[in-house]
Amino acid sequence: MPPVIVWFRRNLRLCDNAALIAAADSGCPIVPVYVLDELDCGGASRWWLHFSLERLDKDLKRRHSRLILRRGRPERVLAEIAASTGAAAIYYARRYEPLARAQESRLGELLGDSLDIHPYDDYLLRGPSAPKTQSDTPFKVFTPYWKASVGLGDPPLPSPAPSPLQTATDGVASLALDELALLPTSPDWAQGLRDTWTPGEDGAAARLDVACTAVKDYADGRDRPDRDLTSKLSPHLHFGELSPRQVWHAVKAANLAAARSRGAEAFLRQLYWRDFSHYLLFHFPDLPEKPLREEFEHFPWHENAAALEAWQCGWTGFPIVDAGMRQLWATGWMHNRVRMIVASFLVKDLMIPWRQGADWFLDTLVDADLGNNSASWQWVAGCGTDAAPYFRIFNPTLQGKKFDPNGDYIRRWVPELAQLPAEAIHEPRAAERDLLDSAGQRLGVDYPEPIVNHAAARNEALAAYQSMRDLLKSPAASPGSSVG
DNA sequence: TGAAATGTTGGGGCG
DNA sequence: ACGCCCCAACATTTC
Repeated sequence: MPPVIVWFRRNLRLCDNAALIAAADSGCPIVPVYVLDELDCGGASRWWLHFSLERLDKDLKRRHSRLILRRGRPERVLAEIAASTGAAAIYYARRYEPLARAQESRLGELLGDSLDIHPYDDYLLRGPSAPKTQSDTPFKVFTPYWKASVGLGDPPLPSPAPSPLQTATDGVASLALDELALLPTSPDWAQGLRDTWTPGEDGAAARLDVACTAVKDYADGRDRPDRDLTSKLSPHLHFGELSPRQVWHAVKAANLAAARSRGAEAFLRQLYWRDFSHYLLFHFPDLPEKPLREEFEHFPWHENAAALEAWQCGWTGFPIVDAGMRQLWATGWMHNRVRMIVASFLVKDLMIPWRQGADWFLDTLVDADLGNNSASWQWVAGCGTDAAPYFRIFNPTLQGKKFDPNGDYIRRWVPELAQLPAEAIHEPRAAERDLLDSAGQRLGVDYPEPIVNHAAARNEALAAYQSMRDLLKSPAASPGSSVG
């Protein structure tokens, strides 16, 4: 019986894996393959990918198989493996990034005549096609999208890993994991990542258990970076070490077992934000590059390399911003509330183009994800279809006081401010000099002065927004609006 | 899934 | 007792 190829992509798991299960159900022996391509994979993501692949390979070895690792253009690599193994079919899970979709269509062109190709929508609660509005157009606003999605009922229950797993990997060439060169070497900046995360299907399952116990406090606590109530499932979901269906049903079950709370609903709504982001990316492939609101093509952004670097390094003089950016650098992750604060600061206080922030996030986040990242940055920048209005400008000091009231999150990530009391820590410059002295703190030396005056920056951003709108109204500038 | 400016109200001090 | 003012607290509007 000829083997079939299971092309692993963003579904690095054995449980509830539609492509793997269908391949096993075919009755043919399986060749499990991962092909490293260079699609939108930043440094932190590559670190994660290394260990996720290692884990998947171990799990396959426990089932007397292994993961075939290759590198190159997937359609060519898969064609070569199909030829050398005599495979009759390829099973894989779709991705929704433009370049990944192009990859899939090239695969179809190259092999569609000689092999059976079985793609699965397995990355989201729903496929990216449904739901649609009554006029059969994609939703552009989250809430009606969410209501229509919830109206479709619960997603399917997860399925267990195929057992036994019949595979055929003898004699199939594979690279060693180290040959993929996914880990940082000089310097090795990954210590904080190693301390924080356990990539792989087992780690994902453990994290899901923890998240379920925290769900009851999620509605009220998820905005508090000083607490640990968010699930931290994002990188596991990104690499498909568990499916959103597994998360959905585990959270629902936990909510039934405990006293019912608003927490589960708030949590599951967030899971649908993930679906919505990929749905938007699928229907609007320009999402990573272009503002969905065209008028923002004319926004007067400021190029400012020094300010961008201060932001990246966590050296802006706004404690909550610096804490977030340092948490990101150290651990490859940042609390969601703080992501909104630092993003608002970059886009509105510094008026730096949102794509420069998006690029930094893609390189430094372990959960870097083109759909989520693009949709979220456009949301913050005010140029998405369902975005926060541009004039909704966060005051980083007030946000800090509101969501990190005791300053514990700041103390954790900005140690030079750790001695300051809660009243002073969000605004070190306003602290009395003797308070700073007794904390061993020299403003402008140990910790920077604020790189902008927030009140002035806010007014400048509002004026820039107004100028963009005026430009659109004036006849001289309007020809662009009639283009395509 | 804001913040600041502006408007309104009502209690209390005071002449 | 009464009106006036102050201002905190809350509500509304605007950016």
